[in-house]
Amino acid sequence: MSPEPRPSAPSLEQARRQIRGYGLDADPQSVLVAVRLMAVGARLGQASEVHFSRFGLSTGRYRLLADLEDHGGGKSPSQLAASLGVTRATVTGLLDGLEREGLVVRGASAEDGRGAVVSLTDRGAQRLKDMAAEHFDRLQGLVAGLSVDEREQFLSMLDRIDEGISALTSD
Amino acid sequence: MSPEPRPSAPSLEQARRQIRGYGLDADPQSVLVAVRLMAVGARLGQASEVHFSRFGLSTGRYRLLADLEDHGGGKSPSQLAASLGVTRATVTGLLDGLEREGLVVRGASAEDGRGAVVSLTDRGAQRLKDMAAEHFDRLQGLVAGLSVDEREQFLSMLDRIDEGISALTSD
DNA sequence: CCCATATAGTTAGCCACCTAATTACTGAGG
DNA sequence: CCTCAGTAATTAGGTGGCTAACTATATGGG
Repeated sequence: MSPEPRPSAPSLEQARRQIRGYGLDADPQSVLVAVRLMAVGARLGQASEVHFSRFGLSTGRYRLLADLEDHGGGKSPSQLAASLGVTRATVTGLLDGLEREGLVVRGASAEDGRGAVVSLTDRGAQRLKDMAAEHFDRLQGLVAGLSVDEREQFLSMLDRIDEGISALTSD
Repeated sequence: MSPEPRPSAPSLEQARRQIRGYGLDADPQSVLVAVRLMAVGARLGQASEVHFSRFGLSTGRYRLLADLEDHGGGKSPSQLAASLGVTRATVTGLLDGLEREGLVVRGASAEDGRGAVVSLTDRGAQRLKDMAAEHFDRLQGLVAGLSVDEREQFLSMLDRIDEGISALTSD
């Protein structure tokens, strides 16, 4: 069963009501933007899983494969964790799945007895190639509602919001 | 162990290289916007979990509590699933946790022998009240890098991207 | 040379999301 | 009536995140 269609977007009125209800003086517009962003982000994440599942992948597995290909050679699980922004434990899990599917191989490191080297298999490279056209096409569709200028602005705002994320996690 | 600091943001150059590598003619800027949005969305989701965990909640559990309070009375799990945009199975899991913590109670429905009615307990309402000031403050911090006008624009663009999400899931 | 500490990778266990299957009840047609 | 399709909620099992703890190897100081 799929998630229910689309939850009605939160309104400015709702935000105002909540803030007033607690006797606070927060800016309803700011709160609304934050809440909508989180909602859209969550929906996008789920849509992304649907998208990648067409190719027998998940978002995490795709990102790992793409990172490997972009890097152009073998990479250690630690390096992968760093460039994907996830923990090493998560990389272990992703690799387990990818190796089971034969998209990736784990080898021992030559220099470090503790280390491993992960490489794309031919099958893995082929998989990326097979999905490329449709993948990029759909990505373009995602932002097709924005003009070229708007996309430029959007990128800039996104960067500033990225910095603002620390407001949620600081202390 | 935390996820590694911050993966370097994908660049326009990277997008161009990938597209060229597959011999496609996609617009690198569009692809970049889509990829960055997904990356920021994912980071925001993780930050949100950190934020809510301060109050002994998760994003999902908070949204459920807030929805109940906003609704002003009891609500069935099905209604909750619809307004949160998740499956009923997910609601069952969230309720299990919330009920264990005493923030919510499940009662039998008067009209429908199959149905349940979920209500906020005093403890649940108090929890929301306790966290309100800090919560809204941090939400404001998230979008503090944007001017009032930019926030207005951002909301509009976000809506259009929300519509574009179907490009990922259609068919 | 050896031990202490640090690092690489994995494992185990938690949470939220999903799908699919199960159980219990409703309500409409024969 | 009574059966049978539909709906409410839960359960079971999978995945990807996380943290914490464990194993194995590296490395630097006495």
